[in-house]
Amino acid sequence: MKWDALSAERCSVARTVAVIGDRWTLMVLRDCFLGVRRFEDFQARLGISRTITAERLKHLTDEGVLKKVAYQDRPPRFEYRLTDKGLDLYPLVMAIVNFGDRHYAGEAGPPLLHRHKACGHDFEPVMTCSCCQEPIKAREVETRAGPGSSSHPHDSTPPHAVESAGS
Amino acid sequence: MKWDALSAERCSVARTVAVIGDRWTLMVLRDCFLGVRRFEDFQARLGISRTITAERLKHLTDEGVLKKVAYQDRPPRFEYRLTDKGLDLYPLVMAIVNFGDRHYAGEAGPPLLHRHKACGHDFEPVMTCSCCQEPIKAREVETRAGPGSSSHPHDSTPPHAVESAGS
DNA sequence: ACCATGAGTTTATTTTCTGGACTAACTATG
DNA sequence: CATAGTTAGTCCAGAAAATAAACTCATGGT
Repeated sequence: MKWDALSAERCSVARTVAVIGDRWTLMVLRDCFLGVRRFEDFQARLGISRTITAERLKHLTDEGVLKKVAYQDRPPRFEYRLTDKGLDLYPLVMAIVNFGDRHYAGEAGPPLLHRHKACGHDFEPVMTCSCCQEPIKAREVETRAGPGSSSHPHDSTPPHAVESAGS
Repeated sequence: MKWDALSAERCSVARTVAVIGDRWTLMVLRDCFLGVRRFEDFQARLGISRTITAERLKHLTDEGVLKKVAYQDRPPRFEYRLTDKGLDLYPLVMAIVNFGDRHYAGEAGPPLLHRHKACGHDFEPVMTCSCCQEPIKAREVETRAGPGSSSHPHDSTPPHAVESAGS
């Protein structure tokens, strides 16, 4: 299967992964949320070849996650900024950060702390239910086919349930 | 830069991305949370070559995200199950699903619905503050160096703030 | 004139992925 | 007993994609 075959699937994971499912794209997004905006800065911080930096920025721009904004005219120079769609990736990026903090932080603790301005405290992101506001655990969720499910009669029927790991 | 150079970085994103930052790994995880457990099932659902299916499952197992559990002895057969560490990826997977549902669902709506057993309703995941329980927006967060920050005096200083997209 | 900066392209090499065949250890069927 | 089927892989050669390093282009400074 190819890259773009993914975006043709009905699955929301597949479609999202077709956009952000790549090491460098995810690293670029991390930097975006840290305030990095210019090509040379991404380039320097990522430590990868310019080709890839350029390609990933272009891809994210084409997908409407980033937009180019001119910050000078002569010579024309642009910076990359998150669009509203891009800002919607914040929970995803924070979920990645949080997993890393939990499982890969050294004894010293996490490399970055996040302060919630509204309440003034450092926090961890907690995924909660939009309906009852309680934290959600994987086994408390039942998944079933939704309205956008059918159309082609092949693949992607959810096999049965989640119930995983009896450790 | 190479795959494994990433896991050597101090950044939590980099370390997590070194484990899950790959299209197929993410698709494998999606299936895990949908209850898929056997090699042949992953293989059939993903539609990729067996080599890669095998390699990704092995990688996730090595990383402690999945574990092999025997479900019969003669011949010995195993299934792949999420470990506790693997279950910690649920918010990440749901964040991906949610982004896809928001931005790539057709007019019909999302392909899958998720019901929170505790409250009995379909929900969307909402990222909230572990401290004040309020939903978190990217611009309401201030990031600064944490305890696990220093050690090598190069890269990864958070540039300044988040404040992105003035749309 | 010469060097520096910012934002990329071009080219050649390296790595990864595919598709198919093959192995292995059994079980079921005729 | 011979043959076919199931499950979980491995091996290999060619095709496709990712990557590093060098180069381009426009302009500004001295």
